[in-house]
Amino acid sequence: MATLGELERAVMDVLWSQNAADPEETGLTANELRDLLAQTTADGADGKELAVTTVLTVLSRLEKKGLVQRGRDIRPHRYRAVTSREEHTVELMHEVLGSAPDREAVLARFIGTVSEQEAEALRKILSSS
Amino acid sequence: MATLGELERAVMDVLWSQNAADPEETGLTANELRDLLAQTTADGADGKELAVTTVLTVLSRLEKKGLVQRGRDIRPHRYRAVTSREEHTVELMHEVLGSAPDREAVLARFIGTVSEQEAEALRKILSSS
DNA sequence: TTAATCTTCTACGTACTGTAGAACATTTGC
DNA sequence: GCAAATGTTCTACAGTACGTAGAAGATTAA
Repeated sequence: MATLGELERAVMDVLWSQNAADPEETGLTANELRDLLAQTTADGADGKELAVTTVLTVLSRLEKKGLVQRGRDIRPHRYRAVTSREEHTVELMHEVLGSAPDREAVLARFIGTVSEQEAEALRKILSSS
Repeated sequence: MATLGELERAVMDVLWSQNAADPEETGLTANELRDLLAQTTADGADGKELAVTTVLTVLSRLEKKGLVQRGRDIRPHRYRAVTSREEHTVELMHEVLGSAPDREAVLARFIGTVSEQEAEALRKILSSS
């Protein structure tokens, strides 16, 4: 499975948030990303700045994995997520689901474990399709 | 995420099948497992036998991950899966789902991507709960 | 009590991830 | 047009996970 490392995930989270905030956005530069990452440090308070090269390496790897697209024509390059976080999550869920022989059995159990509120939302969606 | 390697996954698949076939089963020994693995080699035809120690190492790791339980009192030890494949898959799906901030948005999209047959099954399940 | 069987310890190669310096390329200010 | 600033690519290394299994230690059976 295309599982992400901690930093890779953090980078994707920033890019996804950016995309959600402004879908027309061209993307972020490595430097902008580094600064945003410093503010968003997961584990609490501090904002340790990574080296830009670190961010760039991670971005390259994410690009290779098909999760990030980079604008090569302009300089500095701008990076953005290829899909939305939701799309990506759905893909992963399908990947997981597909790894079981009996998909329907899994789905049945899965439904049994979501909150009533979510179940209600699902009913609504399903009845309108 | 608790992602499994190829061999680890193959071992779990054997254990899960075993459990599904006979839930009362005490489990398999490392040797039995090795033989079953040889028959079930994923990539096609051949059945290369692994060293038993290899299987044991993998089993230990799976035990540490909480996926496998071993009977230590009897000898040879017998190993079995802690949860069913379906349960495990559901857990993974939740893990994936939980990684997104807007769960409902993901669920909505997810529903949009399952087959009509599965959607129908879901409707049925949801209406009876 | 030795031989057979089983388990644990230790180890190594490969791959992935976090991390970043060094070297190379491009843009910009003068 | 060129030097300084800024940006990108290459290379590298440490840590961890996994596949793989030998060597050594423990237990059972003959």
